[in-house]
Amino acid sequence: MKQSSTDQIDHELLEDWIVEQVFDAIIERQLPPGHKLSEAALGKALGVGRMHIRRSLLLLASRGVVDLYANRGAFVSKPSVEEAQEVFEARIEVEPNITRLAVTRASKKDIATLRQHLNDEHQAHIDGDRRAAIRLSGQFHLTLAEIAGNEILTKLVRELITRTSLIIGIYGSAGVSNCHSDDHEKLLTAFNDKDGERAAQLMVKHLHSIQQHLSFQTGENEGVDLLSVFSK
Amino acid sequence: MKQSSTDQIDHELLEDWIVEQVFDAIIERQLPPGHKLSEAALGKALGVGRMHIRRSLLLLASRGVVDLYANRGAFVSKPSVEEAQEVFEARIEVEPNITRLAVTRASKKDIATLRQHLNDEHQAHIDGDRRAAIRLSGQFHLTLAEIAGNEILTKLVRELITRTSLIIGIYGSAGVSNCHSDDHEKLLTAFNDKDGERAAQLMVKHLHSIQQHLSFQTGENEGVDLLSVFSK
DNA sequence: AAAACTAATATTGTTAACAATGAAATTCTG
DNA sequence: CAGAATTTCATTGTTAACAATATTAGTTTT
Repeated sequence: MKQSSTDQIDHELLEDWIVEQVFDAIIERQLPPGHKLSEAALGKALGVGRMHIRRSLLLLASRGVVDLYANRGAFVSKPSVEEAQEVFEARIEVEPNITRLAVTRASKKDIATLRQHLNDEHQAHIDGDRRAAIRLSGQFHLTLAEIAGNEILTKLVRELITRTSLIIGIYGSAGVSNCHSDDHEKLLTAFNDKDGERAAQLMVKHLHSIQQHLSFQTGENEGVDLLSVFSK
Repeated sequence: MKQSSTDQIDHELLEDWIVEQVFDAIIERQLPPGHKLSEAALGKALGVGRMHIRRSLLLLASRGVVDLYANRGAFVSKPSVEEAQEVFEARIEVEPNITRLAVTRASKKDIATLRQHLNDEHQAHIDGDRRAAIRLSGQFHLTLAEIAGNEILTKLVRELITRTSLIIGIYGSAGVSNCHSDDHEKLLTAFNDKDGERAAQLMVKHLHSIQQHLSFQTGENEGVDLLSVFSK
């Protein structure tokens, strides 16, 4: 079950692979905030022993993507307003610099990859493939970090976009997708011009715009709870 | 954050506590790079079951502070030159911004804390208490992050200063401590002046100066290996 | 004596059983 | 019938035994 296409040599830690799977599932909105992650179910779904699941859940918790409650288990994190603000603050502090760095280091091939990314994103919008659109818009940011070429920062961005996906799932207006692809488009032109400063500025604006399309003013997460109860 | 070193309010995850202990031991240079972390020994030292140790080692590995080898166990990470450069690059990208943020948010009490920190650091230097000096100079950066008030970034800084301690342990000249307290002193004046921009600039210079006092030119980590073997 | 092979030991990795806790269902009571 | 109490069930948490692997020590051979 685990030796599939995106899998590499399994000397890479099994736990890392599990974490990646859960991350992806969250980014694609298949695991909504608050969803219970039962050890047995996850283990069966991924074809992996319970102990591996257990250890992976700890990793996920340390990345703020899962909440652990003693004797009750693991749940996909339901970020509070404060946590959500912290995620965006961290992104705004970090991603513009990463973007500036990426511009200085982007090869022609990298820019082509970004171009392809944008095309896919555009296509997904046309096709109405919401899931793909969400995934791609998040991964655009991840690709930027990879181009910047710093593993520590890449890992951080991966955590941040995953948590952002949870945040949008809770506080996002219904129809609004993760990112406006227009913004990504502008970013790419800055890459073509090798204008790192402009790219960084654009990233700040982009993140602010995402943030502004959220509705934090409610004050009660309980409302969301009720909705999810009724949806059963 | 914690009251005492032998803290045992166990509603916080036990694994987090274990990770913190190892972090601190590494920062204080009690656990040198390459040191074997046997599960049994660690468990006995901390009075904790093997499974908790096991899970904690995974967390430490995901933070780049421990290297795991299949069927061979866990070892305190011995950062390669490339990894070391990544750590410093990440610090330079992140910490100046964190510092700028900290300046805008520092209360008088926060500044007093920093002042106290510097005094302690100075005193440790006078007393020749090398271990305390090392710990305090690292924790100065951590305190800055705490003042900035973003948990995500604080956690990142904690990871980065721990890894920096490993790097200095390998590539640092013998007598050179972690930071020049002069730099910290200047930073504090920028805090007093509420000059975030200057503080950020100072932080960049400070990190560069730490980086420049390392000797990366060797090319062979093996030389370090031999030394550590002979030291037994 | 050095190298290679083999045996012994210790450590890691995995599994399964069991205990502890929380959630759910049923029964009892007002 | 509503609500509290109790029992049942499912899930998590822990422990211990066992298997697999690497390291060490010892032995043999050249």
